[in-house]
Amino acid sequence: MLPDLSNSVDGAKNLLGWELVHHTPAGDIGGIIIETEAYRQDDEASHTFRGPTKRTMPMFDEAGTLYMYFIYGMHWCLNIVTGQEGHGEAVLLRALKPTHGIELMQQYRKTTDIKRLTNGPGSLVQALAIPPTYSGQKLIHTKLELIPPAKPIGEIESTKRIGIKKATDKPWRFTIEL
DNA sequence: TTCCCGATTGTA
DNA sequence: ACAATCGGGAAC
Repeated sequence: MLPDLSNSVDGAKNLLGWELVHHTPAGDIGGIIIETEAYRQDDEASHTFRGPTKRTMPMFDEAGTLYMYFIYGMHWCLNIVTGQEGHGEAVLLRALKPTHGIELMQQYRKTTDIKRLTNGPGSLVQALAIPPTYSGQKLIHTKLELIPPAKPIGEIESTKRIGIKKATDKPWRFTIEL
């Protein structure tokens, strides 16, 4: 089961409250999605703004595909592709609230501080041990699983996106309190 | 082929 | 507040 991923802005909101779980040989690791950002093709801040490249090809694939990219020479970030095939758009997962496999996260993140396990896009990828080889694959074909919210989520806050220099006026960062 | 910089994080 | 660190993309 997947949330509505018909476009990136709605998808970014709809993904909040869903639980992302990675089923690994060492155990299940996961958490509830509490922060996302939307990127569209007609958006200067998006990797797809100037058309497809070898790296960004997965973003043009169908909704439910995964897109991972390497940033600042050391971090991997995970996106869930949205929209029709041929449209380059996706949702960046920025933070989770840990629910499963906290001991494994502490090991992979090399910290016991719960607040710092999955508090950024690079951190959550490291905590869940999500391999870059997932990029380009369909989420349902990987060991990742999305579980619908158990109870209704609270109010969604909409703010400016983090760490970008272009299209900074777009309020496409979405967060919830749990 | 070269150069520049980024959808960040950890440490001081 | 700031250094660490390197692949991709655009330009030459």
